[in-house]
Amino acid sequence: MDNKEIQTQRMKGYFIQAAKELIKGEGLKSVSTRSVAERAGYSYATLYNYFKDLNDLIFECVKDFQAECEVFVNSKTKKITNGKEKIKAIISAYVHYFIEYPGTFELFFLERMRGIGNKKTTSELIYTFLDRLCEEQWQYCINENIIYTEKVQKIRTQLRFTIMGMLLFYENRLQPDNYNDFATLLNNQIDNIIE
Amino acid sequence: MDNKEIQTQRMKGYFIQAAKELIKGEGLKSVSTRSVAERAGYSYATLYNYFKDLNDLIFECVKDFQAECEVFVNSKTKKITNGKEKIKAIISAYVHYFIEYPGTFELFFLERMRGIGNKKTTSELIYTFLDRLCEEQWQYCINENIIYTEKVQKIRTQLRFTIMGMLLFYENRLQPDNYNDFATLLNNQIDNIIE
DNA sequence: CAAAGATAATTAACATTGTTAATATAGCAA
DNA sequence: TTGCTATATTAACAATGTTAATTATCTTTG
Repeated sequence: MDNKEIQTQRMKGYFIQAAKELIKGEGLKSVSTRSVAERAGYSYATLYNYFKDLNDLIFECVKDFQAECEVFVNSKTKKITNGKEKIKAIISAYVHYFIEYPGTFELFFLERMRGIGNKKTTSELIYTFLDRLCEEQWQYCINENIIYTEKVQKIRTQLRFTIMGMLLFYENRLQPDNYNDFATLLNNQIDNIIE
Repeated sequence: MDNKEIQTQRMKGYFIQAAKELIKGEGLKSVSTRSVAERAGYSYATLYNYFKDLNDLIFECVKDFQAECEVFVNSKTKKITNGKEKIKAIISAYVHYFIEYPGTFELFFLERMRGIGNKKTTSELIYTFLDRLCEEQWQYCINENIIYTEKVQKIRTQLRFTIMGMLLFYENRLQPDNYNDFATLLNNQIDNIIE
């Protein structure tokens, strides 16, 4: 039964890997039972031996993408000195990950979560992701007396929603309608909130 | 040919009305060529004589819903005296419209706009909607020297994204996971931004 | 090792959807 | 009445999610 578990996880992994590639490459709309299964090297019905339904499979990708995004953010911000500037850089990298892979943006924020299985935990994972990426730096700011503890909480909440709103308008409604305007607006907003 | 135009508009109106009812009642997912046409009293193929595709029809509902939302907001805020408090009330009513009719939220912010027909103008209509609802009151605040002109612009931008982010997390990711928490968080955020 | 039983994978099938082509119908001009 | 044009409908197709029926594969045991 231990072997069984290993094999099951391996099989799930094949489908998840295939789904991730499709999401990053072609976007969420290209993910279907058939397309995933074909890429994984199995029949579309086999998928249902390992996942409740397609939605279930799709949301299993969230953790993987978060890990990937975290690596991306770290690689882009490693050299920056601790404090506000690093936080700004982290946020910037976070946003750019979703812009580079719009499919992950759709998955994280747009795709409807049907079913109540791990809905709660997954949505919480998404909700708190940016906060977690910055956690260490906020602690640094508090410890170094750069910002008051209470103010930090305010800023974090403010950031969570602002970044989300900007991303949504840019990715889904093309507002602002070009990348440069978006980037400068983003920097302005971050600066305004963090000061 | 004037008659022709009237008739065409009337036909489009039947389909639009049907789509609107479905969106408000059952949500966007329940809107299909078949369901709309049945409700309008025509065959599903007839729809294609009046709209490029289903997406086209769906986005023609945006203007109607905005008008409806504006009426809703006005009726809820008519009695409030001009100034900051009225702006807060307008925003609150705006948010509550989308919470009362989640289908309209999906349409305005989540639904993918395929095709480039009136994409730009429609997305701009959506992007600027909250701003337009508050326009008169911001003018009032400026004229009465309640807030500096430059600060108003900052606040409006900030509000646009924050409200959007909150709505997205609440409607799509159930964060916060109950209405009361959401409502108080919303008020906090609005107060923080407007002061 | 071979047969039986369990497990997993595949094919077939169904219902739903968006969309288009072929067909029918209605309105109207001559 | 008879054509012609505009409009509406039915038929059909391809893609999709999902389930049931059928095979293939693996495991266990005699």
